[in-house]
This record gives sequence, structure tokens and C-alpha cells, in this order.
Amino acid sequence: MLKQKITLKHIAKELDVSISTVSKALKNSEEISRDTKEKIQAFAKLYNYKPNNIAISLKNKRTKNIGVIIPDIVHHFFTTVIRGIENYANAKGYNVIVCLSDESFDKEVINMEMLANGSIDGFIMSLSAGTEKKKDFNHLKEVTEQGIPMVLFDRVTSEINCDKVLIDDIQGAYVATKKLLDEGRRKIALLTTEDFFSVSMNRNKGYRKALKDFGLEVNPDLVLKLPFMDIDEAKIEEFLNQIEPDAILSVNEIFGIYGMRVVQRKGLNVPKDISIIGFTDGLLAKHANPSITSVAQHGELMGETAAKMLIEKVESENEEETYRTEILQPTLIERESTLNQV
Amino acid sequence: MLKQKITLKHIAKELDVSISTVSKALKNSEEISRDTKEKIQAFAKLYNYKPNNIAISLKNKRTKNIGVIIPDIVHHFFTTVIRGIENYANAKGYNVIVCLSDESFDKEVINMEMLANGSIDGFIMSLSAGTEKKKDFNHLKEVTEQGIPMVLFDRVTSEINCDKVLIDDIQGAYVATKKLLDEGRRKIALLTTEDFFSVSMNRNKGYRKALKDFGLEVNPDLVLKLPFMDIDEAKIEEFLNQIEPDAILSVNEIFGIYGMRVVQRKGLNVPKDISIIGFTDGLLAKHANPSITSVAQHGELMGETAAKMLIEKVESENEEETYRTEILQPTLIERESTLNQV
DNA sequence: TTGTACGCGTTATCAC
DNA sequence: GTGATAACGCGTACAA
Repeated sequence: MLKQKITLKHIAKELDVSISTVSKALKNSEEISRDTKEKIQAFAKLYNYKPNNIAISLKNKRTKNIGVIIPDIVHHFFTTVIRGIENYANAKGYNVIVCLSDESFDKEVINMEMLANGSIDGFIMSLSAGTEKKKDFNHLKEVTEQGIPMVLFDRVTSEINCDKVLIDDIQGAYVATKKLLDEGRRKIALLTTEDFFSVSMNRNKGYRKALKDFGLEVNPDLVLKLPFMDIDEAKIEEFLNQIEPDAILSVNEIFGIYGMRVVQRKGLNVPKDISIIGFTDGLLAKHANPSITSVAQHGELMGETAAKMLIEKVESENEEETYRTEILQPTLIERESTLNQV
Repeated sequence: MLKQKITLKHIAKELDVSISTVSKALKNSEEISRDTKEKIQAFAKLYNYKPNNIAISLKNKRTKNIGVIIPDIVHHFFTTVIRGIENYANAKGYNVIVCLSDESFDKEVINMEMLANGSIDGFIMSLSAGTEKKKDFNHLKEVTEQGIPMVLFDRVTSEINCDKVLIDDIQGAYVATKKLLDEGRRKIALLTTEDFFSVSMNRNKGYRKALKDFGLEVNPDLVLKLPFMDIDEAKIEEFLNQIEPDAILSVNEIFGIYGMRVVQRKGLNVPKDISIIGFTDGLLAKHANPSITSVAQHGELMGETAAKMLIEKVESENEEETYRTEILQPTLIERESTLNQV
């Protein structure tokens, strides 16, 4: 069946004019007579002519595609970022090619190489856990040195010179911890991941800073470092039983949820007996019972910002090598898991 | 800085041979002498030559890109489908271009047109709510008539001839309802959406069929049709207060969660006093407290299946117009919100 | 006003 | 063994 896509050539032959005449006529060029233009445009419309994107890409050396490489898509935060990127990019006429690194260094490299050979005009990415662990950024370096614009978001590295979008994780944790302190909580447990994650480290910093500013000692026993992506409820339970905190701060949604499960099972009332705040304001926090007060990371805004920065770079003629780092401010979304301050 | 990507032409000039010699040498052609090949290959490797995807696409009329159009990405089910598509497609050397219709007919059309002009080799998509409501499938028709392969999944239409992947929603609802009946529940409430969604309709069918097969009357008062995507907790509460069911079946995750909230607030114990089963086995159901028994839709498998069907069509030479509909069987994941049958 | 020629980067065919 | 040429579809500088 394959009703061959119609090209300029087809139109030209059919109407017995040259290809360039057709091309110009369809661009409404002044060079072409009204008659010819009308004839050609009518024909093109009839046969639903649309220029071939690939040919245009080859000619312009612009694909109007953005490559996005993220560690995981089954993750509310990344999902909102993609939505933001899509929003902005589509409005500007760009398509979004999504690749998943699956938290693996190797996959990240493969995906970058796949896309870097002309498929995209620029990258937006967040480092995989594997890459953060390995601290090998050569694939990023190669790409940026080739002159392909890149924007890193959330999980970034200082070793690469490029635009970046971050949220102020230190500040987010600071505000959250402060909120708990203001409620009168003094024994605030921190549920976090291993240290190689830049974001976890920063959240830890903000937590400690808030305690110090408040005049409290930082007690390392109150901090539980869990392996990434691995919900070990028993470990959380053991930890919480042992230290019996009056508040929990979690660097993600899921640890917070499970922290809440554990204390609820012990018969504690959230938030009367214990307050809980989580990071990453996602569906779990929002729809939990009680709903969990969270530090919102504004993923959608982050995506839009990243897309904006990238497209500006892509479309800018001048080759000045100046890179910006945009820092978004997190917001504390107060819900039912903390005490209402009137 | 823009260290221009190196091309065959550059290599040819540098090594003082013809472009075609370079091309052949890099393909390890037998035609070229060992010496020349080695020289050229070494040079190419040194300068990290990679063929330009766009040029190859133009030549081959194959982009190695798959276009995926889904209604929403902030939705666990679609997210797992994408993961499945990515898995399979990447392994086959394809990139995935994701576009969001945002449940809007217009956006769906625009995205399709953007991609249909050469950017992709085929489509995988799930209809937007807008399209299902409007019942206008001309954009799909045009694309398939152009000979672009397409696979529809989950939200499909019988008006378009193409490959399809579905789960057996009737069966899923049947099994879930049966499970509740087997527990001894007799007053099973159904929380569903408006009728124009093919999936909701089918789940409703399965629910009714199970009741009938069990010899029970279907009582329309036990069915609450809520507007799509709009969580009206008050309405759910009013409904549940009025009918006082001993079980709830929800056609999605979110209604199930809120149903549970409402009955828990009334002081009922889940699952002792009331059982709950939801559709779409996502994070909310899994991490709820208690965790919610769910009908798993196997999104990842669905994505893989769709990608497999599409790529087969894309790569098949013969133009036979034969379309398959693959029906996946749902699975009931038993959790804490239903009674344990020993 | 229209058409010719060339280039984007690659590959395949055919001539030398 | 190597190279010239055409072609994929488009746009544009230049010629007619």
C-alpha cells in the first residue's frame, strides 16, 4: 500500500517545472509568478506535501531534536522534568529523544554515542548512579568538546564545563530541618543514601547546618545511610526502634513512606508523636495517609529551565564559552505529617 | 571551539584518497588493499570518526527512531511501558522519541505530524482522552495509509487497522471481582471513570460478568462514575457512606487509594471490614498502608511487545497487510488490602 | 520568472 | 585496488 511520501521532485515532474521552482513556490517566494505559485501550492496541498525533516536536517545541520538522558523513568521526579522539557521544547518546535541510562555508566555512554552522531542538537541529562560512583566523565567531555551543547540537571558534576540546573538541596534540607526544630523536635533522624550522590550529600549538609545554627550537636547516630534504591524495611525499623526519634527527615520519598509505616505500626501517631518530612514531592507523599510534608524540587520548572538554556545555546550564533548554573529554590509543601503552625 | 565533527571527506582529503575509498576501507571492504585500509582505519580511529546518522537516514530512508506518543508521562503505567519500549528498541539499535499528547486531541495531531515527516520509522501510541472522546481518528488513518507502521497499545480503537497490544481488561476485572466474591464480599462498589474510555468500559464489563456468573444482581447504585483525572474525595466519601459496601474495586490506583482513605477515616479496618482492589499496579498501591491488592497490567511487557511488533513491521520487506492484536493476561497481585486465602 | 548547479554526508554502482 | 558519479530530498546562489 505504502503511498509513497510525495517530494518536491514528484511535484516538479507532475507539473512540468523544475524542483527549485517548486521549492520557491512553496516558500511563497517573490521570484515566482502568482500563477505558478498558485498551481504548485494547490497541488502540494492536495497531495499533502510536507518537507522531509531528515533532508532539512542534513542541509541545515540542525535536527530540531533534543537528547535527554536520565537514569530512570519510573521515578516521579524525572518524569516531571521530562514533562517540563517537552513543554518548552515542543513549543519551540523541538522533539525530545529520551534515553534511559538505567543508573548504569555503560548504558549512559552508549546512549550518548548513539545520539551524538548527528541525531540531536544538544543534550539534557542527569548523571547515572554508576557515573557518579565511577567519577568518569570522559563521555561528557568528548561531547562538549565537539561543541554539542549540554545542560546537566540535578545530578551534576563540577568536572564538566556546561550549563547546569540545580535545586538548592542544602537550603531545602535546611528549611525542612528548621521546620522540625521550630515544632519543638530535637531528635531528628535523617534517612539518606550512600555518600556518592551529590544530592544526598548536600541534603545532609543542610540538615547539619540547621542543627548547628540552632545550637544543637550533630549526632551521627541519628543518620541512617541506606543503599540506593533498596528499601530495607527491617533496617529502617531496627534503626528507628533504637534511636526513637521525634522527627524523621528523608532524602527521598520512599524512605519517608517506609519510616512512616514503621512508626505507625509501633502505634505512634503522625504527626502528634513524630513528624515526618521527605524530599521529592511526588505522588507517594501527596497521597500517603497522612500526607507527607515535602520539599518540592519543582521538576517541571527544572525541565523547562534546562530546555530553555539548551535551546538558547543551540540557536545562538556566537561561540562564546560562557556557562551558567541556575539554582532553583525548593519549597516546603506542608501537609499532614507535620504539626500545623498557626 | 566547536571541533567540527570529522567526515569522510575530511579523511579523504587528509590522506589524499577518494571519499569512496575511505568509505569502503572503513567498512573493511575486500576491494581495498590491506595497507590503505590500515592507514585509513587508524586515522579514523584517531580522530574518532563516526558516520553521521542523518546522512545515513537520508540515504536508507530509515531513521532508526521510533516515535512514541502517550497521553501523560507522570503516570506509572505509561512510564513502565516506555521502559519496556526503550529496552527492546535500544537493544535493536533504535532511539525512542517521546511525545506527550497531554490527553489532548490537538496535541496528539500536532505531534504525529511533527514526527511523520521522516523523523521516525514507526509509531507506538496510546490514544489521548481527547481523541477517545472525539472519536476522530483521521490523523491515525493518514499515517497508516502513508505506509508508516503503527502499534496501538492499551487505549486503542477498532477504527484503525494496525497492530495492537492490549491487556484483557474484562478478564482482569473479572478475576478481581471473583476474588472479592470468594472472600464472601457481596456488596462490591465499583469506582470508575466516564464511559468513553475503552478500558474503563471493559473493566466495568468484567465486574458485571463476575457478579452475574456468581448469580448476583448487578446494582447500578454500587457504581460511581467519576470525571477523569479529578480526585473528588468528597464525592467518594458521600458515595461510600451511602452504600456502605464491603468491598471496593477501582479501575485505577488513585480512586482506590482515596476509597481506602475514606473508609479508614470512618474507622473501618482494611481488609477486615472491607476489602479493596485496584487496577494499575503502581507505586501508590504497592507502598500504601496497607498495601493494595492490584490487577497488574504488565506495562513493561506491553512496551516490549509493542516495540517488537513495530520493529518487525519496520524491518519486514513484504508489504502484506496483516495486523495482529496481542492480548496480554493481567495478573492479580495479592497484598494486604484483601483477605488472605490460605 | 524560471531553471541549473551545487552541497549537506553517506553508500552503491560502475568505470578505470 | 581505486576513484568518479549518482542518488537520497531539500534549499539557494547564480545563470539564463
